[in-house]
Amino acid sequence: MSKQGKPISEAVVRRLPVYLQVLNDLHVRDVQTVSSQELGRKLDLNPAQIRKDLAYFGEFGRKGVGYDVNYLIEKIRGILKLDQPMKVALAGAGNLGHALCNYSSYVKDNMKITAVFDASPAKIGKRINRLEVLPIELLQEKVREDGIQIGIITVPAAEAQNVADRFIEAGVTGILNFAPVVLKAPDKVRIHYADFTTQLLSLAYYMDKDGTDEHEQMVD
Amino acid sequence: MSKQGKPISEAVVRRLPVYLQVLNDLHVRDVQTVSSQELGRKLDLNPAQIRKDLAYFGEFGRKGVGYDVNYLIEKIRGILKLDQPMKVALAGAGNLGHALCNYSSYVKDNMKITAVFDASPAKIGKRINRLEVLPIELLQEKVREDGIQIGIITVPAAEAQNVADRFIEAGVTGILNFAPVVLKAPDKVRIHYADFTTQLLSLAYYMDKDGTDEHEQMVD
DNA sequence: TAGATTGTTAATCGATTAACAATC
DNA sequence: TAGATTGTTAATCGATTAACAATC
Repeated sequence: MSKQGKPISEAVVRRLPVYLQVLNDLHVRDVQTVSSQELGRKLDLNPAQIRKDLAYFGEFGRKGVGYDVNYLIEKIRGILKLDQPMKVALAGAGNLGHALCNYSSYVKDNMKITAVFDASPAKIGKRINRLEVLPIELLQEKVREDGIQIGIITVPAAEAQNVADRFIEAGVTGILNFAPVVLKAPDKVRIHYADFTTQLLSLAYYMDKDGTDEHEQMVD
Repeated sequence: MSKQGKPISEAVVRRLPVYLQVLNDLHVRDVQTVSSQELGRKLDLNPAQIRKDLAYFGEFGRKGVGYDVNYLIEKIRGILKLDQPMKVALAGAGNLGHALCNYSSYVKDNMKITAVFDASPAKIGKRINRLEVLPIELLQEKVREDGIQIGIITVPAAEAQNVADRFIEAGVTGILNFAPVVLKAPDKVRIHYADFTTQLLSLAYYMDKDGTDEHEQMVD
């Protein structure tokens, strides 16, 4: 919700983590203050859009000066609720699952993967980062027990809906889905799609292969 | 470009691979024909939008009947240029890089990872799926030699821009970037972002933690 | 024929950008 | 003060949805 009580558009929320990326980088480089113009350059975004996005949540800048980097980081972290710890579970201990588990930078964002599940007997009992891989049948029980809020799905496409149903039944309100399928879920559960094949295939559209223009006509 | 010669919006192109996902599933289940209404249900999209999206490229349906599943698959594959082989290189042989290399379903989409690069001496020379990991210094040479069109970046954030510059110098026209940074690139190079932390952090915005409504006021 | 569903135009809705008064 | 930059309103642009004639 914005300060005027209007709901915030998805486009705005999607941009906030990217703002945070750039601001964190400025912070590391000890930059104190940044203008919307400078941010726009770094983000490849219109400065007016950045000002408007931020203004939904409050007045974070100083006219004639710009935005205080650290203050803005704290504000955006607050908006995204990254100042509160959040529990995450992962289903699918394959290559991708491993990659996500080992990704450490969640920590500063208060995100913690506290459970990993898999269906394959070969994987159950193995450890990923001190975390024992549990059988998928225990998912609902464990998610309820731990109060897990977000489920990450890295199982094969054919099992994704089943796993999603388990997560939803156990009460998660957010799902990050890496499987190349559209999931069915009640409105109260938010689903973000992170399947990279979709990204890769749409990239293909913009390539002009070997330089041949497919609209070019042969002339003789 | 649409049949009227107008450029196609990014939103439309992003949806096409998802259409393909659902259509492939229908094909596997031997469904011959599907209506925009049925597709809309499966995709969680407005049927009018699906009809409009497809109509940019031609008249693929039959009034009163719907769309022939196989025919539509072929058409969309053609639009996305998946009927022509496309060469892909990957930089960053970490966990995520491994996961992407092992992902086999590119094959049917004519996508082939033909080179893998890494900066770490410990990884150079190792093999991933019969593919030898090459030193990052050889990137430009190899990409030119093989005529690689797309670069996938799975290196740490700090090195992502450098790797992108190498890819661009070597002539790729598409980059799929998994590093959590905004890349600078000339307009002719298309960049798609696949960083999942962004997706995860924006998901946090929609969670209401432990059920407490942050707008609720204490009353005594 | 009657029913269904497309392709397309018009209407609506939403998001981005420009412009500028307020003010640091 | 003069210069810079915000926050916000108005203008523009683009994308989604509704409606319906055409037609299988």
